[in-house]
Amino acid sequence: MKRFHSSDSVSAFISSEEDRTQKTNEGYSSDFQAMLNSLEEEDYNEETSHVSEKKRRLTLHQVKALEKNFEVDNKLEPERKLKLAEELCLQPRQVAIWFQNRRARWKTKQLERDYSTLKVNYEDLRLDYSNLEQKNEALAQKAKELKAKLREEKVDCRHSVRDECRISESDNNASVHSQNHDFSENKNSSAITEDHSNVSSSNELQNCFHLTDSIAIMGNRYQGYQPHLMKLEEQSLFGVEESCNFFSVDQAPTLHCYFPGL
DNA sequence: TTGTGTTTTATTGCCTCC
DNA sequence: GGAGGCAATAAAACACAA
Repeated sequence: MKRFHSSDSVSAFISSEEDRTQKTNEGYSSDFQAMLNSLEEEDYNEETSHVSEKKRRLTLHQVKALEKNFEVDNKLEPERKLKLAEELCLQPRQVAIWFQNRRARWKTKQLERDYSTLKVNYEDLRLDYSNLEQKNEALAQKAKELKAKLREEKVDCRHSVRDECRISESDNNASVHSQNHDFSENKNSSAITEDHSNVSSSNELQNCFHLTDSIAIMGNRYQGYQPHLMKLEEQSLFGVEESCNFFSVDQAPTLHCYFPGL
């Protein structure tokens, strides 16, 4: 038996059959007769039972009223359901089903909205993280350079001390008082030089640590890093090697050197 | 006009609550 | 145990490109 899915196709079929019978003066085709039978059957069923009632779209007015009620509250109490059904000339069950389907649609949309929000947040965080990684790499490079510079300066200082000692030994004829005086002066000057180089390098390191501390504060949301655990005063405990490792990109920063129990 | 994808209305089965 | 909610699904209605 042929099925008719919409009223449009039914009416189109009826008019074509009417045309055909008028032109040919013949009786209805078997298809058309089947359709009439099925429509009669449907009418009979509608009268006898509401279950097989044909699916009908709600009018614009009905939908608007239902939407308005849904905005007020998306759950439907029995009294409101009966009232709405009466107002809109619908079965209470239809109103309940409409609310149920509307809640499902709302939930789907909400999930889509949540997904979009999360996606945007994720992209922002990824960008932040990438920037921090770049800064971290730059700082690690700077720390390495400072470490190399510090080593060079230490080696220079040792050489200059040895040279001064040789000069003092070759000057044996000079008076003991004078020898002692010169030696102490040389010693002091080399010590001052070494101290000075240390001060300048440690100042740079200090600035470096200060910068990285700020970045660590920004970055702690990624790694749960607690900047308050690391005071600036304590940074002098770092060896140069340790400071380089601390900012290494490949190696995650740890606080084991301070808190072995961690 | 027709095929196809989307939306809307309705059903079914399961679960929870009172 | 009945009422109501929800997820999954069916099926009708609709939109639209070819």
